[in-house]
Amino acid sequence: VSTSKDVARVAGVSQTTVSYVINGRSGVAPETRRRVEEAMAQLQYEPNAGARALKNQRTQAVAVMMPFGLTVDRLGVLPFIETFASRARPENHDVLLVTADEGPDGLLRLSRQRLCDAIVLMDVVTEDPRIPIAAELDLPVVVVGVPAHRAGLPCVDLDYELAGALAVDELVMSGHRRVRVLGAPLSRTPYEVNCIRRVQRGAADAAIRRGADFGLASVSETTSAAVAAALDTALGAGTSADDPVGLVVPSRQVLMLLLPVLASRRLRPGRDLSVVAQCEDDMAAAADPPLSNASVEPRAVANRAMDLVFAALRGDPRDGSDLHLVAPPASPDGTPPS
Amino acid sequence: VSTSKDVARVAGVSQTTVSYVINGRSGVAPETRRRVEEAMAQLQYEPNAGARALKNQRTQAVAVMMPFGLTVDRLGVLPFIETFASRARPENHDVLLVTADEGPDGLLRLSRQRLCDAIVLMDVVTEDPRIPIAAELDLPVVVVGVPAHRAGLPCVDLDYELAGALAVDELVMSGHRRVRVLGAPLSRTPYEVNCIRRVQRGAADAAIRRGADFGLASVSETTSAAVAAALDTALGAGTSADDPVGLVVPSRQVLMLLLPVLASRRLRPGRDLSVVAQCEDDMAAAADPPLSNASVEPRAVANRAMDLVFAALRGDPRDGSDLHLVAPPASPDGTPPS
DNA sequence: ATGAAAGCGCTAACAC
DNA sequence: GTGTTAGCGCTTTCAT
Repeated sequence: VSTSKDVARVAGVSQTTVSYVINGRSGVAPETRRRVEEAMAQLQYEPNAGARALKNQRTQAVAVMMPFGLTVDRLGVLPFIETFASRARPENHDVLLVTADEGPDGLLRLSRQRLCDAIVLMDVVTEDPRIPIAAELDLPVVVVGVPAHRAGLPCVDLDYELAGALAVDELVMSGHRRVRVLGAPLSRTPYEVNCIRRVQRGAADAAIRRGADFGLASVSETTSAAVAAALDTALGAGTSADDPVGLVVPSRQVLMLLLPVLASRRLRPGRDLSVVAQCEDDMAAAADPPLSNASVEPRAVANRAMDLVFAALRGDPRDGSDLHLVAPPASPDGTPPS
Repeated sequence: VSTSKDVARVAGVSQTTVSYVINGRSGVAPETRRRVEEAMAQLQYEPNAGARALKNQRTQAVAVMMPFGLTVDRLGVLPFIETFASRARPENHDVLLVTADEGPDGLLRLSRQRLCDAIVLMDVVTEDPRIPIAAELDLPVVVVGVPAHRAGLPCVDLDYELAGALAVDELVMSGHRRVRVLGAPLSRTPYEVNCIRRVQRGAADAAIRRGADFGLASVSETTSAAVAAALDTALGAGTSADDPVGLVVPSRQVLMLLLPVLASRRLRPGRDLSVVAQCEDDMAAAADPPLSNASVEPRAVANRAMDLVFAALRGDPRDGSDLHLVAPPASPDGTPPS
């Protein structure tokens, strides 16, 4: 690989001029610029990232700290990563991936070793030990999730309450008098609980507001039997085309188990009862027949997070609130969000 | 943040000595070492990554190039990333994530900007434009997947043929005379096709070897109806506890649709017919009842890939073959692999 | 418009 | 044992 010194030699100029050309500074004679560009192309020159980072105090990297072990939501994580990666490149940044296992120390490492210019903290739980540390760093940190104490950090998350409300709205509008939420097992995932609980609250409020009959059926564990039992509870007096029950299913896991259970009972979603899933659109579309979906679209959240990252890197002043709840898209039939 | 110069000043020594202490070189007086360590702790010093990279010509980063858009297999990717990240840290490396959208140019960028010490190429398709470029880089590259031409690059993948064979073995051993593979729609994912085809070949060979009746039922598209149709083809004369059909389902997508279809037909996997899935163990276990599973465990493959990466970085000589097919674990009932 | 030179933070000969 | 010094590849004053 070649250096800017090589380019300078080949172009018959000094390193300074090469640097000027690279960084697009004005005041380089067109002819000189041409020679330099030619030399760069010929030598396949690209500036050394380490040297640049050293000189500029900018690594051009955004670190993303991901929870791997704990998260229930294995499906939801990928669109995040994808969005981070593809948002970073156009802004001339790369993505450094670290696991949440590194914990608070990992954050300090990122900062002290100057490995990145900013950090995205994924899947923050209600009480998260990383928050206080993150707040002290001299790097911009953006949090995905809603911790109990935000410590002044900008937090982004889906507006789960609104999502729950939208789901209920959709059901009520389409003639359902009874609305049930199928809760997920609380198990050992504080984050998932956090957001499922938020969905439930939003759904419950909306149901009351709309005067619908509301109920919450908890799934005790992630088995078919438990889901079937919860379904029994939810359906209660039964469900039919005349008086269908509307089901809100805010957990992918539960949804995957629910579908076969419904099939074996000859209950067709969309006919005998309605199911509003809460998952990425493409998953809902993949089900057959496609489910109604109160979108939990991670891409929107991830994009918002990256907006904040680059705003911070640009030095934009942060706006007041710092709690960014991304509204889920309107439901397919056009129920407007709120 | 503080520099090694600061540490030197506080400890009353030269930068050299600080460097010696950091890098654990011998020949530092115990008392001096103590003073330096104390100063480092006090200043919360950690060496600047950029400067180190510049000096050492080592970035301590492994780049992973991920396919995001194309891959069908959204679930399978995460365990890979997770494994990469957690394998890298103990060896003092970080993971740089880039998307396959960057293509061959992205590889050149990684190499020329000296952004990483090694590259892992994920989800390589049969004819992959990145391969010839990757082969020319002066960085170790490890390929996950089996391209048509390996160009001398070490390639790692699951031994899908063996996986297919194991699935059939399991079915035959447990008394199935008829074995069917439910193929996935070929659609627009060359990689997925590549590996599903390999499963089919392995399964077919094994069936012939074992004298079982073998058939392949292709699913034309990812809909319930198409899966149901394929199931009809597969079952043919029907299936029963006396003469059950054994189904091999090498695609997660198809599996997800198949389960509700079976349920609506009152066909219980494990009773009326057997289903051997081909997916991660945890997904098979999540189904109810748990499916037999000819494991497609990405973690093993990812680990092998990282073994190769670090072997290369250590300068270990590569062993001959360079095609590393990871044997799937023996099936639950203990059928030995091969 | 271009070049000479210093320095970002670290390491490694080479002196002593 | 420890310090002096040069240099990794880049940017950027400051001269010219």
